[in-house]
Amino acid sequence: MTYTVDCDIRQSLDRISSQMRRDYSESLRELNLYVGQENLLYRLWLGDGVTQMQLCEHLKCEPPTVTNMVKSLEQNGFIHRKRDQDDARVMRIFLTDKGKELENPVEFKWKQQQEKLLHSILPEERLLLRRLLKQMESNLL
Amino acid sequence: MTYTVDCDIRQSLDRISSQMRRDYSESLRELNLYVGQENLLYRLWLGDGVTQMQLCEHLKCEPPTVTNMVKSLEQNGFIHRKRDQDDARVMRIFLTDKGKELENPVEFKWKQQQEKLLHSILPEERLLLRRLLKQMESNLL
DNA sequence: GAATTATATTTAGCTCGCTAAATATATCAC
DNA sequence: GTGATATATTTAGCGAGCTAAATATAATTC
Repeated sequence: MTYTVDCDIRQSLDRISSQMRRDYSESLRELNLYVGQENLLYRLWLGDGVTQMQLCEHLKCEPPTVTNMVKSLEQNGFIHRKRDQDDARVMRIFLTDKGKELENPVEFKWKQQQEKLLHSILPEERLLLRRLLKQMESNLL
Repeated sequence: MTYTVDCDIRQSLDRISSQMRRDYSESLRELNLYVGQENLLYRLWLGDGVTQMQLCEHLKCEPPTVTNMVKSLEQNGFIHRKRDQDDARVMRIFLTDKGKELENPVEFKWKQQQEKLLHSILPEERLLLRRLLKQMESNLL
């Protein structure tokens, strides 16, 4: 039985993604963060006070996942939650000073990992790669 | 604060990979398989009787992960385990008839998902994409 | 305004990967 | 051959995502 060449693309993506997760996980532990939490914080660095539903939307994950991330980040003192005054169903999420301080170190680690990932890939290839990935993303919707 | 363009590439990869997992998971449930198990079976379709360490190597995962996958696949009757005659430490993994029968349906689902993922991406772009992904894979090692 | 429906979040429990430590067997040094 | 070391697998327990069901509040309908 022969598997098509294209099959490699799916498996390659899988391997890259899990290897990145492993690397990144180790690196973020130094900042007392778990993988994924930095993406939630990133949304808050753009502007905090957002609801959990907005975080779901941004992170493209399910509400229970956000609940758990928020709980963990709150326990570690990076964020705090406040019930909305007008609608008691929604929680609004705010950065603490400790959370704000993570912005630069996280950005540094991001750049570090990107550089590792894209090492020896030329700028024009990176552009093309971005386009193809965007295309694949929209194919999956 | 501005994040570099390249950052999109990492995040894009992440989103694609997790979206694929979600799609694929649903699709494999119809065959009574969990995501990841099909990769183990694929190795066995190439030739069974391999050890768990060889599966680790092939799947690029840790021994406990293989233990769990093997346990689950055995409980569902897709494989069976046999202790090696010469070295009592190693377990050799064999396909059952039920496991062999999955080869074609899984290949079908693979092709289906690849086609969805790569839809509207031209053959020459696919080739380039493969090359770039391989490059990124080796960058991470 | 009471009952239904809709929305935001949480809880419970699952898969699947991981690490650290345990176990069981082989191999090597002497 | 006994003790130390190496290898293959398993166990225990954690993180991070998921779904299904529960809860709590708002909005709508009559």
